[in-house]
Amino acid sequence: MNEFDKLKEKLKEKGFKLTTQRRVILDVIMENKNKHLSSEEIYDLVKRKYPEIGLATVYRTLQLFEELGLVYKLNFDEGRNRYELYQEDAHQHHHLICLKCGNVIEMEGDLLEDLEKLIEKTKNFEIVDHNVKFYGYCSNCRNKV
Amino acid sequence: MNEFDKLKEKLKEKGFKLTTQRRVILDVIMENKNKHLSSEEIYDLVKRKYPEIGLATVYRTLQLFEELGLVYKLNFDEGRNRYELYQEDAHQHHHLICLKCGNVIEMEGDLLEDLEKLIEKTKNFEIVDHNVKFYGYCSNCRNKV
DNA sequence: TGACAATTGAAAATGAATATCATAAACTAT
DNA sequence: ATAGTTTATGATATTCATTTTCAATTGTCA
Ligand SMILES: [Zn+2]
Ligand SMILES: [Zn+2]
Ligand SMILES: [Zn+2]
Ligand SMILES: [Zn+2]
Repeated sequence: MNEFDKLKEKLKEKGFKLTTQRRVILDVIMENKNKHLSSEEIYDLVKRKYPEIGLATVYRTLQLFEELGLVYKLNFDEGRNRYELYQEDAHQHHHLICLKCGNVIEMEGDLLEDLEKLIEKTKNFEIVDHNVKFYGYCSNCRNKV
Repeated sequence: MNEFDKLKEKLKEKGFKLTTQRRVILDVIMENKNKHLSSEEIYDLVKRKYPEIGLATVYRTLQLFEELGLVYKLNFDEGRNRYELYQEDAHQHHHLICLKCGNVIEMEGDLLEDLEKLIEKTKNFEIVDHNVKFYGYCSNCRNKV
């Protein structure tokens, strides 16, 4: 099943409608799988394909997509949200944020199983998700003086 | 060395001044070591001791304290920042956020050494800090129907 | 003490995100 | 396809945390 069928199905399931705007927004997010686009950036890209769209619609749709589990909301401490496509296979990755150039690098793999098990046990806390960011200096910036 | 000496020293080091406002703000943060206060909450508490203080001063000071490494900025996805005292010994803790009641529980211990080593090696990324949040259901909420 | 730079408080400004509301578009059952 | 119902949209106004501005104040140090 492709992303659009997933969208259609999830919308129907909850009584939401499949609109052109929602289709185009998903389209843009899918075309930028490896990026971490902000709401404004998505708005700008969507406007190229659908110039009549309003900014509020983009915000509303991203929020809806997050609730539907289609996208993942990211926060890199910039005072704005970013989004990436939720991919079952590739979702388990962490973000490495360079303090010098600001680049965001992905570290694939989850590697938190042991820690999560320990937390569930010692805190009796049922973990359903996590958010992990590492701050430091990327290979590029390390090599410069 | 206590926190105030640390403040004094770090300020002097960078040519900043030791003001009453800064002293009172640090005071409030120290009196709430285990809490995760927002800027507004800190403002309200500070006003009790120093009613003339302005909100902007609190914001400016918290930003300064973060730069000086005296406090740690936290983000629990509420659209506002929170702060906690930076404690050398106790800083290595993660936050468990309950999706039902919103409570934030601390999980002491770092337990990311292996993962960080792996990242430094495979990505040639020098890690200086990290930010880890776990979302789920706290023991209280698990036991309710 | 006096000079000078840093700091402050009040108010205005910013900017991301949300709410409002009249119009438009999608779905449903005929 | 059509009418009827409901959700969605776009433009705009609004909210709210945070930042900026700027004149007046305060801390530091010789
Ligand atoms: Zn870099
Ligand atoms: Zn990513
Ligand atoms: Zn709870
Ligand atoms: Zn904490």
